[in-house]
Amino acid sequence: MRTVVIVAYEACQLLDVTGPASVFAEAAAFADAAPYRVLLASSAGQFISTEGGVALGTVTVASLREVEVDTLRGLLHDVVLRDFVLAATGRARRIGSICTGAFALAAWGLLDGKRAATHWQAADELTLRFPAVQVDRDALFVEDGAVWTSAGVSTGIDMALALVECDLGRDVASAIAKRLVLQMRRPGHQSQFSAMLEAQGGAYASLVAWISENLADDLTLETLAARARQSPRTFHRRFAAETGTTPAAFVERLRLDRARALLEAGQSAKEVAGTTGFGSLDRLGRAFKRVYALSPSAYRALHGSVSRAR
DNA sequence: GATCTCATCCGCCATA
DNA sequence: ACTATGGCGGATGAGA
Repeated sequence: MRTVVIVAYEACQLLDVTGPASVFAEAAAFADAAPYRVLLASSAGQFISTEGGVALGTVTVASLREVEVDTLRGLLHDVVLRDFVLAATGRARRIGSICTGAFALAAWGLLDGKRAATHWQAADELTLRFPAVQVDRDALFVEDGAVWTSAGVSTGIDMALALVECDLGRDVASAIAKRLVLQMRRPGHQSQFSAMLEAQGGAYASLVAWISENLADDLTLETLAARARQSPRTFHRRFAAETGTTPAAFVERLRLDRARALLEAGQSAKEVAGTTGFGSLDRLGRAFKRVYALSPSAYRALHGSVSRAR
């Protein structure tokens, strides 16, 4: 049995803790012996309250000194935690952070020279404060050696699933995702782009949702403007002001995002070209190479059927 | 690889 | 006078 320690702190995000915890707990339903023991810990122990007001019971990190720690998931901010984490990293097989937990790992030097993910709202600050960290601002989660970092909230679940996949295989991870009623598992390098837009809300939120559900349709500037009941010129201007991207560039990015996910799921490049609205293999290939510097089929060979980041 | 064609972007400006 | 709108057309770059 492997022990997973999730370190929480006062006023942390409830889902950041419970999402990954549920993933590890569910693994018991699909393996012969319970594969994980999940421990919630904090520097002081006892109850800590989360942002939503729900309290979590935790043990003190001090009580874990003797425990064989396999995986350490951190959400951290104080000296007791720092000492614990630094002492534990040598022993643990891997360590991870969720959301802005990456700041703690970075501050303690665990991310120096490594690639890392954090919440998109915090990406700039992380780069600024810790230049030695290579921030991947688009990734949902990133694995670099023994260190895993994720963008936060729901992506913590995606990362936990990837960890389970490493340990117990793809089938178990998929079964857990199904049981948790996750629509689809998201690989680490899928961008936070759509999540970001949803979070932003804004005047074009519903249009954006429609676009992402109808990527194969005709999505020219003219069509979108008509759908938004605005003249092409006004639509272009307002959309750019609102989202920071022009309509065509936005659509392409969404299509490439989807293409990437489908290629990872094992779909053929030709199929992907159809379902993502590129139409021809040629067009998909050009756009794909322009942005990712890699042909779709080469990308599929590299990342297909593997849900880990690069 | 060269060349044509077309969509997009965006500054400009008349207009509501 | 000030602002938002929307048509026009040139530059750009992608697709054919």
